[in-house]
Amino acid sequence: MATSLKKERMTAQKSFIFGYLKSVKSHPSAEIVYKEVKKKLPNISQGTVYRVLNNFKEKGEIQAIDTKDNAHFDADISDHAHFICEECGKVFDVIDECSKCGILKNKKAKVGKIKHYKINFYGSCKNCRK
Amino acid sequence: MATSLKKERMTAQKSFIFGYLKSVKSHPSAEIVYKEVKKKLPNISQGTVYRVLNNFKEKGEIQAIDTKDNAHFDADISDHAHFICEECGKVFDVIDECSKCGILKNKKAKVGKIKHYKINFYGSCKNCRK
DNA sequence: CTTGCTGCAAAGGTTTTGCATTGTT
DNA sequence: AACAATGCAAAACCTTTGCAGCAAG
Repeated sequence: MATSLKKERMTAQKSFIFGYLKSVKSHPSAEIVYKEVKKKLPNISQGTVYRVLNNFKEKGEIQAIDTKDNAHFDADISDHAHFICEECGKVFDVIDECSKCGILKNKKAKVGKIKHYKINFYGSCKNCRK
Repeated sequence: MATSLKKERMTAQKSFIFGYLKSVKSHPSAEIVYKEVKKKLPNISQGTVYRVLNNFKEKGEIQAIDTKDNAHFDADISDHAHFICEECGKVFDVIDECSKCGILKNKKAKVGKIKHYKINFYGSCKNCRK
């Protein structure tokens, strides 16, 4: 197993992206992250935003919520579930009461090794139902 | 509310697509559905496959599992969860023990009206871990 | 005959990537 | 000085869509 041995470097791009994600609870898409971080770092590129988000995700420091349209990112990796509005695509936090009962955390699967799980609820958000 | 009043028509495309999905437990992507159905209906187009899959999904007769890479489709809409291999992208069925406890089914959200929910487990499938 | 559905092909949107350059360590 | 990370732009990918012709009811 050739685990990557390369040393990571700290850059302004990484720290602004992570800082922005930590500061919001809106589960922004990569495009939103790009637009927001660009306000502070006008030269940042979309490619960098995608690369950095994927790296943080691989390290488990942020999580992605995959929707029909695109991926949304969340720097909160504590136990909680998400509500995805099928009309506007927005993502909201909801309490994951199911983690309390421990069933999901201790789940074993015959098909492979479970690393983590996600619970998504779908419907129409308050704003979309007028 | 202008609910659609148009009469749906039955076509070979729809019935082959639905029949194929019902016959497999492999959670194929739209591309796979296209390739498989094309064996029986050589003139079918990708656009039709995507349209038909989306229509079945909207009617709730099939469900989509959204992954990082693409959507996978499942004609089994009974209570069960999925395991998504983060290496090869394949989707497998797993038992959703959590539905038994009723917590998720009766979940209410302040952020909107819940219509349904999905539980996804992530990790490496047996085949990818050699 | 009406009009929903399809095939085709083009377009749309998101995400990835190659490469020269920049900037951390 | 090494080489990881970035910016830029093109490309890759998945999915949607406009439109003319086809076909189910």
